[in-house]
Amino acid sequence: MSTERRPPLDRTRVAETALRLLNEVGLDGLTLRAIARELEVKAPALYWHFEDKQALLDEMATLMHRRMVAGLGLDADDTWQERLLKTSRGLRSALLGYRDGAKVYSGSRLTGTDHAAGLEDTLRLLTAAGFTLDQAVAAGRAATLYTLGFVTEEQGVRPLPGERREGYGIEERARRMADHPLAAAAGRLLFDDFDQQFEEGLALVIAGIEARYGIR
Amino acid sequence: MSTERRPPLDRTRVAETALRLLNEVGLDGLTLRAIARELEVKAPALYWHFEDKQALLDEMATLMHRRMVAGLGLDADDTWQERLLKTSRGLRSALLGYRDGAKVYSGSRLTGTDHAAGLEDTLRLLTAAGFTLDQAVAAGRAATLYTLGFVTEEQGVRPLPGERREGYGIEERARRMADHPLAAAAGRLLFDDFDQQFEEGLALVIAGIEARYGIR
DNA sequence: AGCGTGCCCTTAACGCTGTTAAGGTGTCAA
DNA sequence: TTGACACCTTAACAGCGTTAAGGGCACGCT
Repeated sequence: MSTERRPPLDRTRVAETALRLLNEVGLDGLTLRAIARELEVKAPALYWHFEDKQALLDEMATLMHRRMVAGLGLDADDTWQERLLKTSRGLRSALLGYRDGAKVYSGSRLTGTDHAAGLEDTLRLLTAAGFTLDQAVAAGRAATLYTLGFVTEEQGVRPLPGERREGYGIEERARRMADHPLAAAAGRLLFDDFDQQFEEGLALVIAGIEARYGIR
Repeated sequence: MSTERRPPLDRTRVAETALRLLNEVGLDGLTLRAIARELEVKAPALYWHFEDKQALLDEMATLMHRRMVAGLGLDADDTWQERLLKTSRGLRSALLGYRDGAKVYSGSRLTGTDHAAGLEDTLRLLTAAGFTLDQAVAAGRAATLYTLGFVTEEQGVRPLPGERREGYGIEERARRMADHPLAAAAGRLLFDDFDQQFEEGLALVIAGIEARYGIR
């Protein structure tokens, strides 16, 4: 019998542990019992701190967001292009940092309001650069949602950087596509070299903002 | 005791029924038992037709895709802009046609190879318009993934067109954002008028393709 | 010193889930 | 008539999120 006293849990510690566990077991394996075990506690204890499992997932997403913002290296003197590149790349890195990160993130709502500060800052920077508020919102949103969509698909193919999900053998796919030469060739691009493909798409979005709003 | 003979199930009929049920109960409520009940069958019967539940979800996604392609009204004389607009809008409509449509679709892999024909066709059209294959893939991908990201978020706020999820009261959000005037104003754009916001982002992507690849 | 109050957690249990094992029934071919 | 195969049922399992009820400990109040 260990007489060591464990300090009481709190929402942040639970969410941190859950995020660590997420990388080991994936979203399907992330059960309340497993999280509780990791915290040396029984599953119902989590209900003291969270209304339900979704609330815990929300807290995890919020923590992901907070870590992302911290690692962003934002600068008030960023050009608007730099700012959108930083936030988009930062979002992708943050999501890729966790198995099923995009699913967790896009299935949750951020708690609290502290993420609004970052949004405010970027909107201020964009409007100062000459965008109307509507344009700034549309620009940021397009970049963000492209990123979210990209990583969602990326993690469907590649759960964690370096790993690879079965059924995505490029060779075997190419064979099935024998009647569709362009689609077959596209597969090589679609399922490999994600970094470069992401950058290319992001460049398209930013070029579109420049062109459509006429702001360089 | 009804002596009516029910014709045997097949994968397509099961997937059709599951898609219909999806709109009534949502992804969480879409259990194998509920699907089986709808088909006047017991749950384990589904395992004769599908290896597991994911395989059924894959078939549902494939069916969604097939219906989307059918409703697209593609034309071999489309300009590349028209083609990308049609496929993106069509994808959004198809996903919005089902509750949690984006989640189901992006969590699945299409079965078979018949979707490759549509991809082949669009790639052919784009390359004929002057794009390299790499450019065509990047362009189509950016449009598709932006759309997927957009609808994923849209359905988080608005499960089915017309409905609205709780916790997204625009007024209440604006109040919490009192310290962040730009972010507060952005909320009105972010959580309303999805049609117009989608179109604006899509226009950005297409403008980016024109600008970066120099093809009008 | 004793008592109550509120925080934090446990034990036990519920209904439900996806899934498997084993077996039954009907149809069609040999 | 027999055998094989397609298709489905009944029964059961482990595990899930979640709830109800209560136990122990620390604290402030009298």
